[in-house]
Amino acid sequence: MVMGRQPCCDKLGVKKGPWTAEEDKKLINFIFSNGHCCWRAIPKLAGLRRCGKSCRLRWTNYLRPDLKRGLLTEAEEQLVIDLHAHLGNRWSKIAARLPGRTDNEIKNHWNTHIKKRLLKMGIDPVTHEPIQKDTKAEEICSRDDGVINMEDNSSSQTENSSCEDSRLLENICKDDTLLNSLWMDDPPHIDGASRNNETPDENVSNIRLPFGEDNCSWLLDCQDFGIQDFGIECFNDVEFNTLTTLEMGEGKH
DNA sequence: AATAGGAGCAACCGCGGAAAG
DNA sequence: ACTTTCCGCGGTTGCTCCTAT
Repeated sequence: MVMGRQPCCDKLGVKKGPWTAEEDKKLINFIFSNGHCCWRAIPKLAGLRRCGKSCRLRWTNYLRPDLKRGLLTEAEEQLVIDLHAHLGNRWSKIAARLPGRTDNEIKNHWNTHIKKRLLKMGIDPVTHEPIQKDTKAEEICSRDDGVINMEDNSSSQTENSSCEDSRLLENICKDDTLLNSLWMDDPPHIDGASRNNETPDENVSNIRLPFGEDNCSWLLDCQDFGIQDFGIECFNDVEFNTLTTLEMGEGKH
């Protein structure tokens, strides 16, 4: 008798690299029908030559119906910065405060955008303290003005769309109770609606997703979904759109 | 027009904690 | 109580696209 759980997925014949539209379709089909109770079993059952881990990653980071995608708004960026100041590199915790955003997405955005911007502003992205003059970072900042301009421009482009979010963020900051709860181990969820002081049930149904033009159209049908709960029954209404979109070859891979 | 370098992002890797047996 | 595996997380890699030369 073998101790512990059953053997892990065999690494032999497991495919790596970018996912194809066909693979996406298989995974979505399976999860629509069966949910994702056991990632290890999914590849075999769904007819995928992938590791269960890879399936989970693909689902959580790309295929989940509630994902926003697109650039983070200014308000979201500011929230990430504030959360990072208190939580550090705990991306999953940070992502939990931004509905529709994944830890991977936030991590990438931090490393490629926010970190640089903080450096330009003379703020240490690790400590969130002002950088002392004559430090290396300061020298780098003063030399590279081009990037500042680019980021300033991109900021102005999202100004209108994030205006409402900014007000919501202000409300969070004003609310000491809410803010304090953010830093606790298991605080109440902060999402788009709770910033409006709505009830949790309303939160779920009123989340507005500012989709960009490259977002999947089928995601629009998922705005009414609960963020945490992906019961199988939830997918019935969107399955058609999802598969249609995939068949149109929207998948990048 | 060609190409080198940089930026952005999807995906993989390895680790630690939790859970199953 | 212990071993083995799963799951989730954070760090890292590598591919693709864009831009400057």
